[in-house]
Amino acid sequence: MSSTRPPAPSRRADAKRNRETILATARAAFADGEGEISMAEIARRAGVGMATLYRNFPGRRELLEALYADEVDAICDAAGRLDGPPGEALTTWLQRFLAYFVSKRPISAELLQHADPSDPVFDSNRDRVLGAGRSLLAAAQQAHEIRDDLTLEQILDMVIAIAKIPAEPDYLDPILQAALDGLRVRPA
Amino acid sequence: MSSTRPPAPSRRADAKRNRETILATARAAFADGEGEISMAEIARRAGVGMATLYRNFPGRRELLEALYADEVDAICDAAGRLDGPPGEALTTWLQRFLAYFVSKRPISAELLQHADPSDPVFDSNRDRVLGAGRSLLAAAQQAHEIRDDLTLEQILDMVIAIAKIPAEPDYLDPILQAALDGLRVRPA
DNA sequence: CAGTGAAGCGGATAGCCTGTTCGTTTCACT
DNA sequence: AGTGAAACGAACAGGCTATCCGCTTCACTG
Repeated sequence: MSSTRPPAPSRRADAKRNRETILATARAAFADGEGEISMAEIARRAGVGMATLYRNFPGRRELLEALYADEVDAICDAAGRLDGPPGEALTTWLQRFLAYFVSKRPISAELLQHADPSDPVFDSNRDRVLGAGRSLLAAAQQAHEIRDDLTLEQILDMVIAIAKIPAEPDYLDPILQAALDGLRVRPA
Repeated sequence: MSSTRPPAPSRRADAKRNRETILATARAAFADGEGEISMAEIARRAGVGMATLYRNFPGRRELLEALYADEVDAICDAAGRLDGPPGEALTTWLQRFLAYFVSKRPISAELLQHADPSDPVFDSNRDRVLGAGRSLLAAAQQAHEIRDDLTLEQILDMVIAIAKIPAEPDYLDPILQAALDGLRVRPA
């Protein structure tokens, strides 16, 4: 159903171990750190050389994508497990999306910093999320609960934009609430 | 009325000339360039040394703020020249704000990238815009046209967040429209 | 179980960047 | 003209991303 990630290609055992070490180290570094983590710093903390780091992840972006992939799985899964009126299903999903996003902001914000939609950049995570939300929006629009002058891309970009605001959830929640209210069809 | 910028301190004539050259060069570089302009590059193009650049602007942020100051003036002025129902005055102002912002996005986006409200960072431009919008929001809320569970800071952060989405105005406008609709009081 | 080729490794390195230091030049004023 | 301070540019320190290259280690084969 949801676009699944490709299985890991077979590698030598030590290479696989190194990859895991790097991922674990990076996750820890981003989690408790300031978010000012450089590639060199990750290699240093993981006890591997720069080459090993860059062989596993061609660039910083790819590493961040890999770190975020689990959360994306969770978001995609959540899209299928929502019931109630289609309009509320959508807004609930978007609220959950924001919560996931904010909980990993050091990674996710940087990851989507330069996600220019016009670029043919291969951002698999974005595609997966879009695929998961597509039917939710379609249902809500067909039920005339959500305005139909916005695409899913636009709605998601709006929520992402709000999620990137560097503030506490208490500050963000009213903003999201207002924005989501704006998605509903205007009562004539 | 609006918080005015402090007058330029008196300097030697050559220093003043250099400052203007730097500002003009930077403005041109950001305008036609990719937005990937480094401090060193600006110094190179302006034909001045690094020290001169950094003596005039202690850091990259300060240079960007100076570049943006004129637009901020225009936005603040616009806030005083709006009539009509207070709710519409506010939304019109916010729309204009987004337009200004987008027209200078390479500068403005980076400028507000790390504008963490919790930081006691001296961001004079932000303060000036907040000052200009304050009465607009107060009037709209007192007229019960705009919901009162959001502060001006939150509303502006929302609009700024939308403005930072790297897309054409045609893509952004419906998003802003929805978000602004969400600011109105919900008809019971 | 020893031999071997390739996959994988880490450190050194190139080329950016921001921001600072320092010896020299140039202005403004007497 | 003379002089002191303000302003100058170039060189430098330290950090970053990403690549290169000679050495090591794994996994497979006879």
